[in-house]
Amino acid sequence: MVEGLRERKKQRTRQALIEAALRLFQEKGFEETTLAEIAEQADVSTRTFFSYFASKEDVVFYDTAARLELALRVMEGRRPDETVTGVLMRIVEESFEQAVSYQDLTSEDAVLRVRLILTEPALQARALLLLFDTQLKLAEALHEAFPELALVDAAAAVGGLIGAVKLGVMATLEEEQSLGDVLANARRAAEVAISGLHTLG
Amino acid sequence: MVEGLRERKKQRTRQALIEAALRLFQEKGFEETTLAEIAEQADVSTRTFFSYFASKEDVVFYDTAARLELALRVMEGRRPDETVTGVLMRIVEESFEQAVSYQDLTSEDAVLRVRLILTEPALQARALLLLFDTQLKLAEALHEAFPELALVDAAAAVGGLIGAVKLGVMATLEEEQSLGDVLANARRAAEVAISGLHTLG
DNA sequence: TGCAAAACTTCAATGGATGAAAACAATTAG
DNA sequence: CTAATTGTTTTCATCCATTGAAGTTTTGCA
Repeated sequence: MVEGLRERKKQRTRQALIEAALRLFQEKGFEETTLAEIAEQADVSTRTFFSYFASKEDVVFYDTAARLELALRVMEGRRPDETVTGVLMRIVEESFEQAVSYQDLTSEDAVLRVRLILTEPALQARALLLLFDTQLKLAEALHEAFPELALVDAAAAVGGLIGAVKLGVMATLEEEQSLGDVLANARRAAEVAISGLHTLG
Repeated sequence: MVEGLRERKKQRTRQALIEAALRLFQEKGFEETTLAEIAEQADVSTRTFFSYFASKEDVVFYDTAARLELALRVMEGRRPDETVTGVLMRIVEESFEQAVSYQDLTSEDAVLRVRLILTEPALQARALLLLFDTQLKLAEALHEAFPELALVDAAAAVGGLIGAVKLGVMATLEEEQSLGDVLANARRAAEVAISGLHTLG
């Protein structure tokens, strides 16, 4: 059976909330936007907002579940001859891809969203928490994909690579930076993690 | 001139707030404790709480500044022949040390505090944000301590090592685990980061 | 058509956070 | 020692995110 009217309506409401929220956050800032305003723009009651998202921060991360799934799918679809590093690098690359060009969002909007997250402490904290949970799940998935790899090692691999890329990118962020520059820093940081800290002398 | 009465009083108030808060969080839980209760136990008005801490979460992390300073001091005091990895490992070890036996807190209380942070999402998020900021500062400090090391690489090193240890520990946490087990996992994860992901096959 | 389930709204309350002004206490100058 | 000054705390008022409960509207289905 095709999705009923009910389901379609819910999707529309959800989408309306997301769009209203992101637009208002851009226009007036995150703190300055109230839930009442978001709800009004989306034409629902404020109470309803909370049956779609657990908090004001969460709207911004509406696609987290989808992103995790993509990563897990990449993990499961690893080729038999692929190395641990190989799979992880593919996951990191696909995630970057997705981050700057997501679905309905134009690439520009996607970048604006990233900027919003980076400048708002509440959103940064939420992002870090989500990323952390994601990493835990990835570590387990990695452990299952490579059963001979102990869980500690799998976790260390995931945490090491993502940690290196995250900090490598964030420490070198600048206003007038192109996506290419960011990418280059990400790759270089990944290199460090892959070849090991000991190579730094 | 010695510290005046005013200064001493402030320290006492601060201490009273910290103790009241931690005690109540243990007894009734973080969410269940209100600021009004904390303030009452510390014998100040709720408004005063906020001239000592920026949020309810922040009391729990009252010693963050001191911990960062310790780490930075270790960084600056690196021996001339010490490697990047060497300094970073010493920082990680000293931090662990400090985490499980802090100042006035008995070792047991320190462990309880860690457990509290791990179980309360709001505190976990705060901890991750603080840890992230700390890492950025460490990366800069590392870059200054080893000027020949590019900032990206310094950041990748810090993020890679701490990321590996963090995830290695958290992914293997279990109820009935001894401190020794945790330590062992931390060391093993650090090994992975130091020798590089490529060694995992 | 008419009922049951799902989704939404309204209403009320809680509690964290913040600004402003008044009340107090510690310092310091005279 | 007293008065002016400065720092700290309290009181008061307000905002807003979040949540529970109860009642209404909508949609899906027999």
